[in-house]
Amino acid sequence: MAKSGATAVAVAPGTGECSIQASLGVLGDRWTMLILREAFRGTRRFNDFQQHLDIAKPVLTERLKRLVEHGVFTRQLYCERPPRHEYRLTEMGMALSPALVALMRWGDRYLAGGEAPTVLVHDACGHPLDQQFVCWECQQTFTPHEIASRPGSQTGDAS
Amino acid sequence: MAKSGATAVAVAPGTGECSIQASLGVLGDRWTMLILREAFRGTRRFNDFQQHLDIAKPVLTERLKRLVEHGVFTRQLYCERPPRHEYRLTEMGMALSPALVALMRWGDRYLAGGEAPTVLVHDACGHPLDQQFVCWECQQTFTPHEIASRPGSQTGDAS
DNA sequence: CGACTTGGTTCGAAATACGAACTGACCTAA
DNA sequence: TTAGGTCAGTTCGTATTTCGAACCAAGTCG
Repeated sequence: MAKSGATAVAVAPGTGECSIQASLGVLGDRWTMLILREAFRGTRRFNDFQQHLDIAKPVLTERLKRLVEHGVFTRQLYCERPPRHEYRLTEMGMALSPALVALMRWGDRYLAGGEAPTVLVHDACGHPLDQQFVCWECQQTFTPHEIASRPGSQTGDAS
Repeated sequence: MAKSGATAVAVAPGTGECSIQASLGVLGDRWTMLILREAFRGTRRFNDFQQHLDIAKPVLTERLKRLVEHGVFTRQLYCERPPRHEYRLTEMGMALSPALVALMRWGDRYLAGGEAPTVLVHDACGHPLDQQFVCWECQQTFTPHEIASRPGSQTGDAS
């Protein structure tokens, strides 16, 4: 299929598990990604998550616990006298930013009619950023259409 | 917050809707992203989706319909005599590839222990690709830590 | 002491997702 | 021509999630 209609992007067919599936096992319910977005926005405390998201408390409790177990958040005591905890993104959690950014940009473009409610900028210069695929060998960026996939054990040149 | 602990990534706080939320309104249930992944893999037919994903048919029916309504897929007749339809990604659907790729890479790194079940490569040269934030002004790539956000109507330099 | 805040847990009710079985249009082979 | 098979669903009853409201407990403030 290659560079023509190349839709090959994701996963080894029946060979085995897929990392997208694995990721969605952790993040794939109605609330988790929104909790993550809140966290990227700076929210750390239970109550703030609960109020900003308008999420039911039992659901929030369970999601946070699960994310802590998976290593996306840490639950840290930040105040001893009245014991207070806060949920902070770990490096693993921070590493989700490309995914969140991609979703946000897609929403901007296709669901908000190009009107971005929030613009992400390169902190150093203040100019809007872009998200690209880059090939370090070729020293260039390229589009989704120029992606091929190479599964560990078969061609994956599906269809 | 700037380039230090910069977690500012996502959205205008209480100002209004958020594109991540909007995106998740379309993609945010347990199956939709997996359907998308299948589509990127080349799957187009109802039965193939159903069998590859092992998804309940009523759920698949509903998801596909919803995705067609939102413009992510088109439902095209590809065979007249036995009337057969296929679901193809639109440009809007194809534009989700950065999000899927980001999820996949995150899963590779943190859930599969660095063992990527599928490797994405630059089709032109066959070398593994990377996904980066790029600033066209500075002509350089940078990390999530160097992102700031600029909401339409307030600073958004949260936390 | 009593009200208030934070960070939860418990509970039953409601919404949603689910799988199994069915439908119906069409093809194919005997 | 009739039995069997495929494809693309729909119907239906059950299982799981999710929800909201109330409760709990530790600590703090007045």
